[in-house]
Amino acid sequence: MEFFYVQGYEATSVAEILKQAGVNSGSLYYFFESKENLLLAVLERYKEMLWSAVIDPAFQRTQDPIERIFAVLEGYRQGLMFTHFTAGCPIGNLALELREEHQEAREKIAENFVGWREAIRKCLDEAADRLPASADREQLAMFILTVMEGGVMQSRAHGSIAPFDACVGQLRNYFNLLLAQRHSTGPPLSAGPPAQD
Amino acid sequence: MEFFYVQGYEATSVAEILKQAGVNSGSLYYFFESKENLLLAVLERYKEMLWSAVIDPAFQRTQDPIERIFAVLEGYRQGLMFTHFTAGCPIGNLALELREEHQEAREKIAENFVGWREAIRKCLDEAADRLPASADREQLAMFILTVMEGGVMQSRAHGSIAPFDACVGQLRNYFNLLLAQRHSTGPPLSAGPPAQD
DNA sequence: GTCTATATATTGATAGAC
DNA sequence: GTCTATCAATATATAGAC
Repeated sequence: MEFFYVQGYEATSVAEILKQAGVNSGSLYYFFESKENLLLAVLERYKEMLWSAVIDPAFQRTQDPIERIFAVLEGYRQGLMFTHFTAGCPIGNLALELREEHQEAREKIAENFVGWREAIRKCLDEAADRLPASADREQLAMFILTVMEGGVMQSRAHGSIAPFDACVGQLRNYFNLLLAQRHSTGPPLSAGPPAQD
Repeated sequence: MEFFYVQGYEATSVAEILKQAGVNSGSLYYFFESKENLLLAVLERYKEMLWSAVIDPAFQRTQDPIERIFAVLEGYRQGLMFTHFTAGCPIGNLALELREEHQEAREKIAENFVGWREAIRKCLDEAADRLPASADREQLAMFILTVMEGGVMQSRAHGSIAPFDACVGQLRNYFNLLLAQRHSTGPPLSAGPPAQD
């Protein structure tokens, strides 16, 4: 789990895993058919750990549903800071590394994302009466995951927390506008692009 | 370039590259010191190709600076559709695959991101008078890159264009709110989180 | 500049004793 | 269930003829 997170799947050799675990190859292959099979188990474990490791710690820090979303993002910020911008999101890393040839792994990655989004959507649903009636909370949850993953990518690429903070800041601004829009007396805004010149 | 894009760096062997190029290893190593050196050349090439391959085609389709931003995003949408959600952004892929051990590559990746953001920022600067005075256009450009990369990741992970469209739709909504805010007569919105209960 | 041939190390995985 | 020993394939890279 650690190696796949820090080095990636392809860049991690079975030999490294064995050495770190202090076991021999016979033991590993007694439990796992292959390296890819081990990856599937790791991804399954991430699914199981989502609430205990990611969601619950954030939700405990705050009660307000909207602030809980930003508390989850703050968790990823802590991870970036702690690892000096080397870590990020293990699922996002694998999502971009693994392609068609690892079909099962990609399915489990998608399931991880779905779980994350569902947690965020619970928050949005709780705050539904503060959001504009037109807000698509499913899409909004997708957007939040996207901003997190993209922000983490930029912070890792630049070795700085600034990109992540910039992205979360813009997301915060978006939410402030959405929450204000709810109480606005003006007409709803058009959702499409303006007419071309 | 193609292999690193489609398969990733670690998953691509030098032997594959040689076969596809129709040359032998002596030729490759005559020009490039190592596989990593070839990667650096590829990343340099991406920097050179940014405007001709990504920005200019989008800018030609439309004149309005804001719409030009969404035209760039539309280009990535086309890429996703054309490759059946397998491709995405070659820089983003490498950004998450390569870690500390490829320091030079990571610098070139960051340079690629900077170039992309500068193109977007040019658009935002052109549209400065339509945006709120308080809008940080540098951060906004970072946000747009982040949404693109995150949206591409989600669409690849789910094998569907829906996530990308959802993210771009939310970004569009954000812009509509920003553009409307510019003309609003109300007080500026607070940028920070609301007080905790 | 490109070729062939090859070096050396490491890859994921297996067999079979214990 | 864990061990040792080892497989066959592949990895990146090099040497030296042409």
